[in-house]
Amino acid sequence: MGLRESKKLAAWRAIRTAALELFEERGFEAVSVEEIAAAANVSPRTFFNYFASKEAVVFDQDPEQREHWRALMADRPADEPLWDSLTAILVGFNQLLGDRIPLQRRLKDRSPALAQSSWEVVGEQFLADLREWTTSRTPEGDPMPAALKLNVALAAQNTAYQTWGPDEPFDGYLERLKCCLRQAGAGTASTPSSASNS
Amino acid sequence: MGLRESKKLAAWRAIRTAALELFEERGFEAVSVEEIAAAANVSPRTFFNYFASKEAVVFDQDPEQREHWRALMADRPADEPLWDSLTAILVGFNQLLGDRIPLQRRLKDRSPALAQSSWEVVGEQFLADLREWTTSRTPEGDPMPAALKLNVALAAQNTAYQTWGPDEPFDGYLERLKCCLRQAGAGTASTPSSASNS
DNA sequence: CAGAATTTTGCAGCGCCTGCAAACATGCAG
DNA sequence: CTGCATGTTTGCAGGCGCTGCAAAATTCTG
Repeated sequence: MGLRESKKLAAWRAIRTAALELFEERGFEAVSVEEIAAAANVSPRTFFNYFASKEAVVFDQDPEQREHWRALMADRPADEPLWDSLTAILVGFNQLLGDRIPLQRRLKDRSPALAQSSWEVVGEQFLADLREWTTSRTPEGDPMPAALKLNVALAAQNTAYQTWGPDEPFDGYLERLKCCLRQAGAGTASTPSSASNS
Repeated sequence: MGLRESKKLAAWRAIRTAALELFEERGFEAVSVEEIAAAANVSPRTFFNYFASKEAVVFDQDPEQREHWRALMADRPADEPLWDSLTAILVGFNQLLGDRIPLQRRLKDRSPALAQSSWEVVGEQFLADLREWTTSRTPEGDPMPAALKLNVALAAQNTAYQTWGPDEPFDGYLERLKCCLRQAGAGTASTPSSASNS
């Protein structure tokens, strides 16, 4: 792998774990980038070589995880209905994140700044990849139906996330997610939708 | 109305129109709060008495408009299916905003900072009111189905917004919005959903 | 081990945003 | 009109997020 790359990954993780510990301890707003950098033994300037913003350190995913969710996407059979694929990918992704979701939720609940902070639920890179994957599945015609399904699936995820009490176990969230996806997908059924073809 | 209130509204509007003109002319990032304040004949400090952030000046709605969309909500008959109500409210709201949506879109397209900036499509106050209205329509049991419908409706709106080319006329956006709402609502039908109980 | 490529760091600085207290404007009662 | 209470604007001082830049330190290549 090379010393350079491994050091880089190590630094990334050092910064993130340091930051998350501090955030959990004192809240997002009460911790400055300077402190995070100090706790991770890097210069404040270096923090921004790794994360585009203070928020990003909460939402960005470990670079190694990217391979995992790309596999999730790649593994969907080409003839599977789009909605089923999206469901499988989202559930898989949320399982992949696991205990990071509750942590993130705890931080969000305590920090107005974080709560308002775009990032639908988790991951900016994941979302970009998912959008790309989705459009790659829409060979011809207007992309609206596919984009709609994607956004509806994300809406289901949001709903699960929002209605999930912070006390409930993580499994409860996953259950809820599946439930929301099922309900939201009722009409978006696998059929090409008799009225949608050009 | 009182001198005080009218002056306040006037200041609000002066700031906003000054800001939007400058933004449109030179882009969101290239205009500082200081300049906006100067153009509106207020002190920079006063800007923040009216808007919580530089972004807010793009997304906040005129206080008077609030009455209008509250009327939209109040006007929905109590026995109307939730989805139909949501559709009517969202379409009405988007009509209400009218040409402000294209403007906002233009700014977003030019400014990465704005694009990332949470605010699903438009309005923070509107979203809060709509959420409240929606939960007020969910008397008993878990609020998940209602919340889901709301989020799905917003997803439809997002889709219309995203897939709407900036060149297309505004009416094209409205058409698209209705179309997305119809498609997304296919399964969310008015029935209480036979499979929803635990 | 020398030189190329890359990463870290310090520095200087802009701009957003906030709390605070003094000036200022408005509404109201006498 | 006058004086007081209430609400609004302003200046000041300052923290903090974030950026560009160029020097120092580190890793890679031959």
